[in-house]
Amino acid sequence: MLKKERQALILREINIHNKVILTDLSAKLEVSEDTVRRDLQELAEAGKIIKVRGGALSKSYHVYSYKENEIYAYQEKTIIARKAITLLRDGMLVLISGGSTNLELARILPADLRITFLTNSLSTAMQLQEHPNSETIFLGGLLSKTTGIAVGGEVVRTLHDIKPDLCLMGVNGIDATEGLTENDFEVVTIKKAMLESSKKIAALTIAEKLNSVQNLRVCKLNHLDYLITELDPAKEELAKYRELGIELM
Amino acid sequence: MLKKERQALILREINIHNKVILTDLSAKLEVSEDTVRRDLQELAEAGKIIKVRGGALSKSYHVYSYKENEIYAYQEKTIIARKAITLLRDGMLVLISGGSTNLELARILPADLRITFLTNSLSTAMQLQEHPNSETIFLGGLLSKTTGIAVGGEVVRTLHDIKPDLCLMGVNGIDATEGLTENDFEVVTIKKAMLESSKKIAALTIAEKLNSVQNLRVCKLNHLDYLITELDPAKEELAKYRELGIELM
DNA sequence: TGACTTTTTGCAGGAAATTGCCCCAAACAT
DNA sequence: ATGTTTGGGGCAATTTCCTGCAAAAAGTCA
Repeated sequence: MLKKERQALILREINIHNKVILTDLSAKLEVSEDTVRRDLQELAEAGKIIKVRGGALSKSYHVYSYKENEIYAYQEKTIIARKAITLLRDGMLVLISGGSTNLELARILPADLRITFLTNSLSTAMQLQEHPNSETIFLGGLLSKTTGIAVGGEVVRTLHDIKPDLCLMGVNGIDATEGLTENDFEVVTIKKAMLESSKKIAALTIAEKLNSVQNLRVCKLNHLDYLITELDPAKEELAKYRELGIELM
Repeated sequence: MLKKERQALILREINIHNKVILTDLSAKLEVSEDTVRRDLQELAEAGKIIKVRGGALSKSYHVYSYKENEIYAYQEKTIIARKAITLLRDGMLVLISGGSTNLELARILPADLRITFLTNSLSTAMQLQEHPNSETIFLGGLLSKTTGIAVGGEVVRTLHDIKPDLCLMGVNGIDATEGLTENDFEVVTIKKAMLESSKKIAALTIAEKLNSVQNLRVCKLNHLDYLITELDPAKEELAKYRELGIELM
């Protein structure tokens, strides 16, 4: 048994059961407890699991390839996701774009919420599938290799016939005067269509992206209803966004 | 034994088992461990495998949680997938349904093929995204929680406007007199639409499912062009399928 | 063909990684 | 408080890796 292989098995075990017992693993994998202990240590150092006395815990529940240690600013995004969830009500039709913040939201979604989600992101859809009480509709189309989201006219066309209650939109660049900006033309097209069809728009972004500008504009900020960051809404640096009439969270 | 030949064998081994042990290979190929080590090194430098201490792992090993030992009849499905791949040609438009056999096909797809895939299966789409030279179009719709595929009228409608060169269809039940059968009504609807739109149909199934019948019929077998199993096409138990004019592979 | 170059292979010896074991301290349970 | 379980550091045996080297094999060119 190769070391990497063993560690992969441990990770899988943790992702399925949310926890592992050191002695169980030792028996199952037929290696000494010391070896398992060292494996758990390494995995914990890599941020993939949480080491506890006698075993280890999953950092999260999800089943798919989403590796939280690879997600930049994981902590902040969890805070944002939690705030965004307060906007959700049973029975809503919610449009949700791609991006790691929305993926995190899908992951920590309370089990009792009954939402119908619309998404064009493969990984978000995959994560939403894990939710017991929500339905997911995938907006199909040509999949962009770099982003894993469906793009193109078919997505836009479908959005024309739908009126979601809320759109949870990930953000690339956001600036008080330049508005929401992106660097991929296809993504801009999709986001514009999302904006037009949705009754309410919430922009989700880590504070680091505030006052940053990309090449292509999605919209001016007056289209936004909510701006959700990990910061306290009363913070000074958010003042100019409040002045634009956006509700801060 | 030529060097290239040896490396090809190693690659094949890795693609089948997802891992190789250096010492095993040395014994199997009857060359020194150093030679195998150098081979693995070269393959790793070429980005084809991942070298680890004591052996090597398949690249797709830690791409999302594709668990080969959780797939029933994994070996057989790999054989079927390999046969099905021989039907593919650059530039084709190929409709591919869900199921573990098709997932396996997506996983071992040769890197140089340039195919445009159409699929309504989340996991198949996810795996196809890993392929460097193929495009994937996702047929959007309501996602079925149990199967992870998009179902409903929207998928059927989209299929109406598309004429794929080939449909690779996973099979639930197949029987010479009863035809293709399924146990989920939504899936039947989708599969019927797939059959109608495609120029050629290939049914992929492990031999174990031959002569089994489910509650709902998809079609009679005269709609099929190819039947792909892990068995030698000359085998006796396939005779009655050949008599129906299906090309066996 | 024959001399020469390049590639491939196997081997030796030392370095590095992995593993299991031991002992003792820390954490936990009763 | 006392006994039990778990964790950590050190150590040794084993395995794997790396480097350099030389012989064998394959390729090259006159």
